[in-house]
Amino acid sequence: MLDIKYLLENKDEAAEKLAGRKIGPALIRKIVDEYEEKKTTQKEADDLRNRRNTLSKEIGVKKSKGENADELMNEVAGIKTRMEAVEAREKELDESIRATLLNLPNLPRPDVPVGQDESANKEVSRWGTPVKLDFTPLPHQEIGEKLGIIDFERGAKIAGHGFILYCGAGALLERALINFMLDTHTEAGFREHFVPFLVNAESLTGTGQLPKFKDEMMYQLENENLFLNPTAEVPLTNIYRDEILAEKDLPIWVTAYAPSFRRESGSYGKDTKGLIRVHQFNKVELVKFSKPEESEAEHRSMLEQAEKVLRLLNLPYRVIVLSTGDMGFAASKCYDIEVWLPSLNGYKEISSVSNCTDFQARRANIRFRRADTKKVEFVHTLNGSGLAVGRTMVAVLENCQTKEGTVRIPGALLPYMRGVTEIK
RNA sequence: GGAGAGGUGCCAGAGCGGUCGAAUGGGCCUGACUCGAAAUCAGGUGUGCCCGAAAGGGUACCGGGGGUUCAAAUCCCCCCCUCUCCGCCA
Repeated sequence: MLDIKYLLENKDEAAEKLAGRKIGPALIRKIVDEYEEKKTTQKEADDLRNRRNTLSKEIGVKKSKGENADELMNEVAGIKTRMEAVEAREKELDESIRATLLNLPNLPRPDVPVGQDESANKEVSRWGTPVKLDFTPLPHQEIGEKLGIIDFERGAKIAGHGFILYCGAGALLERALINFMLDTHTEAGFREHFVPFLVNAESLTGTGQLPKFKDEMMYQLENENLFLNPTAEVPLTNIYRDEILAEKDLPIWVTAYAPSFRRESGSYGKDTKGLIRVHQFNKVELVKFSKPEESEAEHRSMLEQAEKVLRLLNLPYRVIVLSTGDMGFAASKCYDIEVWLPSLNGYKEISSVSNCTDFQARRANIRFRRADTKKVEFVHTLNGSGLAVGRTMVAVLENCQTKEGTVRIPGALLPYMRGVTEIK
């Protein structure tokens, strides 16, 4: 959620920044106008309430003395009639302003490339050299099926297309990746959590999935105010919803493994085969709560933390910074890490690391108190995949495949593989 | 799922129709005392919004929403959550 006062005081700048995020100036005008009306309406309502409260106290005094208070009560009755109308308008404006604010995306940081879509993204770095294979690499789904470690058909039988059944060494590898990632992050100082996999509407509003992305993104439970969590960013970020943290406790670094559930409606036809785009996938998530002045540095260090996983696995990747038009709703700046996939002869997104500044903190009401001034301020929240486990599986299968059709387990995973060094 | 109890400030806990943003105790902060500390004493200690240059003023908030009333933390209704007992279950 954006700061209404910022919009008010910087109309032109806000309009320009939001244009990069495909938001027209009309919406900003609307919200600013409504806010101006709200202020005068609130003033009038406050004055009316003040008069009523004063009179009510006088009535109380008179009655306690046994005096007649009919005249005062008549005046209050008159006030109440007007108050009803003014308060109704006040409420209407509040709700409309809030609804608009909840649907506005975060403002991009000044160093984010401006553009309408992914064509304006910029590569910032590369690591590793894609291996030159002396045979035609197979796509991961074929490797998985041939080795009998991924069963797409039975996954679909059990739950439907986009639900994956891992078997034997495949299941073991998935679990190894999760544990390896969690260990890597907790060693770096992230506190491990095990979170609820169902989340309520308040939590989803806090991180920004609601109200805007309800139908295309989320599975909702029937007759319940509960949703399958679309990313562990939601439960992790909401740990401190409606709380005031102490400055000395910041930054707070947390991590969790959780499955992510996504309806992906509207994306039919894209990445229909294999593990790339599915309805349930595992992810190890990183979340940070930081002071505003430290969030940029925290963002860079979070990116490095996610990169570390790929380096340890020896998987080549590149980092890109997303353009204003390609960033997620809550992000003010976002790096994507893309891993090398031989079957594509190119790079594919495996992690997204975002600085959400105070956007989520304002929605979720996560604040901290400055030690010196005692003032409360919104924290900055950051989140990043560290990494998407399913897509890491893809990268391992494809990059570590051999001419013989086997897969050699990367050294970093061996402690987690119960003696399996090669999947045959 | 059934029966009961309860959700009040940083914490504990009173208030159960008016003068209550809220007693009291603890914590914390400031000052006095002290070489320093402890103890003691005095004062202070919520958040949002609006007006204001500021000082300050107004308003709202006692789990959430609605209602009754001149007036609601207090009464009524709905919802959420916690605890105890029973049932069920990993």
